[in-house]
Amino acid sequence: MSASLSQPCAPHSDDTPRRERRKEARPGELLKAALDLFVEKGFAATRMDEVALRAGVSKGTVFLYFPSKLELFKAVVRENISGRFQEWNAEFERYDGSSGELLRYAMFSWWQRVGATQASGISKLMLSEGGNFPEIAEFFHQEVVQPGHAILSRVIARGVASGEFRPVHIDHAVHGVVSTMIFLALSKHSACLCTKDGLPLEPLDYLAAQADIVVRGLANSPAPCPPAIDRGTSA
Amino acid sequence: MSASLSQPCAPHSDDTPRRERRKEARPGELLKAALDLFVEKGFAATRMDEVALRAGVSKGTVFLYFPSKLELFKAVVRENISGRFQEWNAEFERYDGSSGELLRYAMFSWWQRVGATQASGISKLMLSEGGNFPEIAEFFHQEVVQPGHAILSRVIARGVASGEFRPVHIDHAVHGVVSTMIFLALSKHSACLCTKDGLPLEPLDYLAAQADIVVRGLANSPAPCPPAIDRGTSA
DNA sequence: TACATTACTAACCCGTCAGTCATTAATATT
DNA sequence: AATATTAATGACTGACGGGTTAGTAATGTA
Repeated sequence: MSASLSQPCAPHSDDTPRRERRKEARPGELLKAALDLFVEKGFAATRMDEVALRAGVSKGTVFLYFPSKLELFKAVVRENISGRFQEWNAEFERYDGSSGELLRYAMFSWWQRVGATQASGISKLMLSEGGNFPEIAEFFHQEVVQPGHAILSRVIARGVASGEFRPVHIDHAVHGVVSTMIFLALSKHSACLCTKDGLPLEPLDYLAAQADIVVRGLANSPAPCPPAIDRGTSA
Repeated sequence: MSASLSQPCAPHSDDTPRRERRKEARPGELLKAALDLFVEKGFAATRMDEVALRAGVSKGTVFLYFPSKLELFKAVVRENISGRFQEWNAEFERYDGSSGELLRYAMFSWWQRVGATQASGISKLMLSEGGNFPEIAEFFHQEVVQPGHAILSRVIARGVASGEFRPVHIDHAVHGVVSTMIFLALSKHSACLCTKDGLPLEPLDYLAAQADIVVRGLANSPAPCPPAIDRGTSA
């Protein structure tokens, strides 16, 4: 309280103002910073301090625009994933090639619009941390997983209906496709899944190889070898 | 120091002793407790306090047997995964059926020995948290990922060599198989990957469907539809 | 029974981090 | 210019959790 402490620390010697009022720009900048950090470090390991720093703002300001870390995360998901599902779905609906082609196209277009972007990091984050944050998991399942599954189900069902695909269990086939996507998304964001040389696998090559396998595997043609194997617990 | 404080807190009114000396049993009990918790909550979210509690011991005791949380984790991995690779590999080496059958068998036996056990939880943990703990990631890659990849590579290469499989890119094919395993492991341990009904998918059914798709997809038979698709960025 | 050893405990230290709030400064209004 | 409004700040709090350690009790050994 004494006068000798009246000058705390170099009050404003810089040329850039330390305090800008930009109510409109803040949310977007905060969401971008948060997306980067969530993808980079995960939910739990991302500190609000750092989000603020990267957005060029103090921590208090983050809480001015988003009431909690959890709500910030939800906003990031809405901004980057949920909001972009509709156009994707509509596009598939009016596709008129074979279902095999459509499935390939779906996989590659998923890569373009989701896999190759930071959105894939969000998916990885949910897989890994969903268990520790039930509220987020629930949110993500409703907002992302269910709609995504529905879109792919329609693609597979289309092929089965036309006789181009075997009458497989739709959900299993969807999961087969999804597993490739998940794997690719994970390989982008985790060091454990690179090739044995230590390099990340080449996404488009990998995707092409998998699409090939899946489309051939679903095709309505005679099986090359019977699926007879003892699946019991006797072994 | 006064005599009135000489009785700290109900010294020993219980019938079970609060202090047991069981030097031999502790490590195993601690490893079991740690495995459970790491699988359940991940590495970062698992508290040493809780590991101790679940092993019926105080926190200090954990640090008596394992110098740090990280070393505790490594011990868990060695106990549950690394140590069991050899016999698995040897078994595949002396398999003498077709490569398609061998691949099916490999997938199911992976499920029996790894996927269905808690070891799958460790894999999930590594995928999710490896990025935040580089030392663990490095360890896991050397101890688990590389040996596992090597084993599957041999299976695929066997099929290609015999002409039973197409001359596919070995690593890609291996990753195709691995993606199914990863997906199954993840679906067991994360709420995000269940079927649209909210139930976890039936592992053996799913595995059978995927093995079917992969073996058919790798088979050396004419392609049902040409893999011609524009993979460029023109769209 | 006396003494030495050591497995084990409980309280503690210290750094971290989500969330709060009194204060401050950039605008808007008069 | 004086005043009111509010965007922005950053020091603060309380809870949490990894790791430490002084001390305690169980087990020898004489």
